Amino acid sequence: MNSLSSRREKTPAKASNDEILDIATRAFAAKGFEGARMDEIAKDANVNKATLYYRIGDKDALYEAVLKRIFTAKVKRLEQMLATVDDVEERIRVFASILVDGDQPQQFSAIMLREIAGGGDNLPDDVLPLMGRIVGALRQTLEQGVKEGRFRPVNPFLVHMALVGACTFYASNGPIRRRVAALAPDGSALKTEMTLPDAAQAIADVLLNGVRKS
Amino acid sequence: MNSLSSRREKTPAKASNDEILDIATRAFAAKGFEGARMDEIAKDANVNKATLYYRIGDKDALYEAVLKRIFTAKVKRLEQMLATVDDVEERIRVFASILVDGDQPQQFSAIMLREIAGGGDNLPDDVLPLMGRIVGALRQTLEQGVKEGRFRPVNPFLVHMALVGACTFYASNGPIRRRVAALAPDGSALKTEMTLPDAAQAIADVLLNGVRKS
DNA sequence: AACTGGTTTAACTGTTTGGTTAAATATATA
DNA sequence: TATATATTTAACCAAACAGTTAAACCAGTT
Repeated sequence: MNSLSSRREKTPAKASNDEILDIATRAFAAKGFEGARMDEIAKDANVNKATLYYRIGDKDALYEAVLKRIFTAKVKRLEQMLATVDDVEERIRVFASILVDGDQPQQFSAIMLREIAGGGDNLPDDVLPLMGRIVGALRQTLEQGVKEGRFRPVNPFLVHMALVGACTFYASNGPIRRRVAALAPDGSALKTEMTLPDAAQAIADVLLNGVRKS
Repeated sequence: MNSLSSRREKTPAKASNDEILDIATRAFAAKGFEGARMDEIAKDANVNKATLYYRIGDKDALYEAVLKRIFTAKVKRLEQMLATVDDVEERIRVFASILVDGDQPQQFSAIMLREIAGGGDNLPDDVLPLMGRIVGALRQTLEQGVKEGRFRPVNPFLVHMALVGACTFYASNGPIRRRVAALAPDGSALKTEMTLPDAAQAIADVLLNGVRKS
């Protein structure tokens, strides 16, 4: 709505490297590594394909740049939170909400789900430490809760899988859920549209009930 | 080890249609719809590509056949269980274990995760009712538990997402977990190798604690 | 043995794909 | 302004891909 040329359908002017990564992230999330097309990413970014290669590199390099960026952002938010929120239950709740927030939460979720499904076939080594820090953030919180006598002793990694699995799964399930819902009778829980933050909170609540010492 | 020609690396003799579907399932699970190659599937099945097309059809038809088969099998097992297990808590537990059992549980999980990630882009309409019946199976159990006064009233679909998300996520996370674990210090929970059924039980337990009326 | 209908196959096709090249253009420096 | 350097581009390429074709093959039937 600013200048005339500001925004039509896609990016109108030649995209910056950061905008290229935005567009590539969208493509990889929607279609996966194999399904995403370099030509299409270049076109959407209003950049010649050779420029894309000159600036960023080949498909692997582009994918690596995308993954590093989204995981770094996620880790940063999680660790900032860890430093400011003290209560262990609140930390779990905030952890869940951070998992599904950010610019395009479905994109992070979709990429995560695809990488898990593929056994990390395209996962660059550089993102492994970032994933480790995400796991570590939750583990630390769970251990603290146990030490404070508020959580039952649980396998932290298992809770991690449950929380991350449930949240990312939920974050991306919209389109399929709606198609299934169209076949279901009225009043089905499938037809309830829940916001992502609300769903994350509800999932965190159920899991907290599960780990809380009674 | 039986006859000389029984089994070398892959399928030695020309594969039956059912064996073709086995091989295609493996391919789609490992590489996704876009990543799987018709040439490779035909070769692995020891069948000419034209025969694959003659017998089954194009890539979409093959994918549809694969999805129908694995979802039908899963629904069948779930509904058989529903008819024989009465206790609602036990039903949830068995539900979780059925999610991760069968011939190749990782394959079902991987395909599920990929479809969720892609918004069901390649998901044929015919499998939607099957997914609906999976959701329905758990919903019915949860509602029964509420009616019996044993479960808190919860959004059944949300619990469904948590259970299916956590179990399928866990079922496929092995390769990545091991890579991350290699960077973690000794004694990390990441290094604990848990069998799939055990993990499913643990996840079901945590969720059950979450929905149980105290 | 000759015919018939289903089945398999090697070879092929047209297109899409990731990636490159060499020339053109913009930018900075002297 | 002349020169060097960085960036962009249209055109191109070889490989990979899903899908087809026409001929060969095989099983049964007469």
